[in-house]
Amino acid sequence: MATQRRRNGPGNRKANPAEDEAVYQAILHALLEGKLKAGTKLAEPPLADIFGVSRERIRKVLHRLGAERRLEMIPNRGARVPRPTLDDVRSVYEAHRVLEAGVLTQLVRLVDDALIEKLTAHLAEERAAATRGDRAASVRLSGAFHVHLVEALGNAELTRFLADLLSRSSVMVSVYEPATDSICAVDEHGAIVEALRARDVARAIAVSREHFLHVESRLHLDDDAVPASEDLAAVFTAVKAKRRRR
Amino acid sequence: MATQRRRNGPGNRKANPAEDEAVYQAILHALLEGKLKAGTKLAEPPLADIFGVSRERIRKVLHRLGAERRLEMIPNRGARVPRPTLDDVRSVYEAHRVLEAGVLTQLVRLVDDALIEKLTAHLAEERAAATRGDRAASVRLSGAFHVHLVEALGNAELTRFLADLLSRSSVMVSVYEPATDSICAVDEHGAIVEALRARDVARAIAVSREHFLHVESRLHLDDDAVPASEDLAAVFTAVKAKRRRR
DNA sequence: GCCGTGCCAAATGTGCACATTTTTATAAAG
DNA sequence: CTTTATAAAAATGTGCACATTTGGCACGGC
Repeated sequence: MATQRRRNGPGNRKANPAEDEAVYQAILHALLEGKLKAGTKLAEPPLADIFGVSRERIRKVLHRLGAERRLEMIPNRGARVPRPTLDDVRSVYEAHRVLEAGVLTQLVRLVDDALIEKLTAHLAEERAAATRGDRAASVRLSGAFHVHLVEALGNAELTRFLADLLSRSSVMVSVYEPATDSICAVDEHGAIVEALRARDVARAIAVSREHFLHVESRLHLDDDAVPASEDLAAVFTAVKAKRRRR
Repeated sequence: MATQRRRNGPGNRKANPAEDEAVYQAILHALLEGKLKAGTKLAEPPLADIFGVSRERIRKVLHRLGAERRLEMIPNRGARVPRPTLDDVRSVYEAHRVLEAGVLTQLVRLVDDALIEKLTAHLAEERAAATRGDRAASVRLSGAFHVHLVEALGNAELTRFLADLLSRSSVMVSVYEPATDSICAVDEHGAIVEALRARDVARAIAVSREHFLHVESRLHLDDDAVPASEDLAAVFTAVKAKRRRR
């Protein structure tokens, strides 16, 4: 049977912003979940076929993702999943490290029992995931810890910047495998909370810094691999199915 | 005489990425220079007429600026220059303050004579501009100081984030007038350099923090004003002329 | 006098038909 | 067999013709 899906018949000019959003979210999630490997070419015609929408719609979404620097757009040559260099990855981790130093500096000024309690609860979750060996949850919760820290400041700009950094590093997981076992990270996170409770800025920053350097040191290049996803249809049907299941 | 410029005749299908970039830069510069006031509607047909390009080209640029959050895009209602709330402005300044705390923390680790010398030279420039009463130069150099600080780290992600924050706050100048006289800022900048030279993290951060709180406290709402630029053609011909003059 | 209703002009959104460019396949030459 | 040149095929870029939606304005009723 043909892999072709329902396609909009000619003359379908109805405005449908939800459809844009659906395609955007689908591709974005595929990127964030690492389904789309670095270097993969995202051509317009096959994507239009897969999602059953016009090529212009795909085109618009691709360019939007390009403007957000989530895809690499090359004139006349289309969109590709970016293949970050090792320096790029270090740059993202370093940025996160520097940002968190600032966050912690500000956070010790307004830390209260409620925040400590919330963070402690999160640590329990992390430990639970680690002890039951749920690696996917561990990675997710490990990132969420830092999100909680910055969200405690209640600053939309900072929160967005961190989300941006995390989304970028998640793409990099497919190329540079970071910290396969993040069990140790739980203790380091705990040490940060402990320093916060004691209002000890210097220690909080020092622990955080060590934490990131620890993660960075585990980065390694598995160069030859770079598989560059082949079957786009399979990738996106999986993503769409997962999203529909919720 | 008609205000209409040369318009692309029918059948002009030549690929011209430079034209996209020219329109993008023109609108971006108009935004950054504060020529486009908050709340101004940017409709596609008049812009196409002004720049002498097709409406699709304008459309693409507008959506790109929207994806970068420099313009506010409302479905079916076009693009507007965003009208930030006072909280938005505070959020940007606070983000800058938190970021700089992190930058300074990292910077004391790798500060050397060359850096101190460079910053000192910059301070001299700032003072010169202040003493000769060049307000435009003072504002520009005042922002440049913080750019120099973050650039000293050599991290592309952090540099980009700061540039983003500064570009956003420059738009806000048209609504919330910050620090009409930034002369005092020079001394505060000098104090930061002094703390850096002494490798005193705590003092550097404290001075930086006071500096930002100082600027923030001067923000005030001149609500009724909001003129919302009327004559788009005049705005952009001025921008284009200035850019051509260089 | 003021608010709701229905038209009309203007602006935005979208598919489509090409032009242009890139990539791939094929063939010929060294 | 490798390399280069050429042509065909595929993919991207762009203007255009509409459809749809929004905003303004006059008209009429309360």
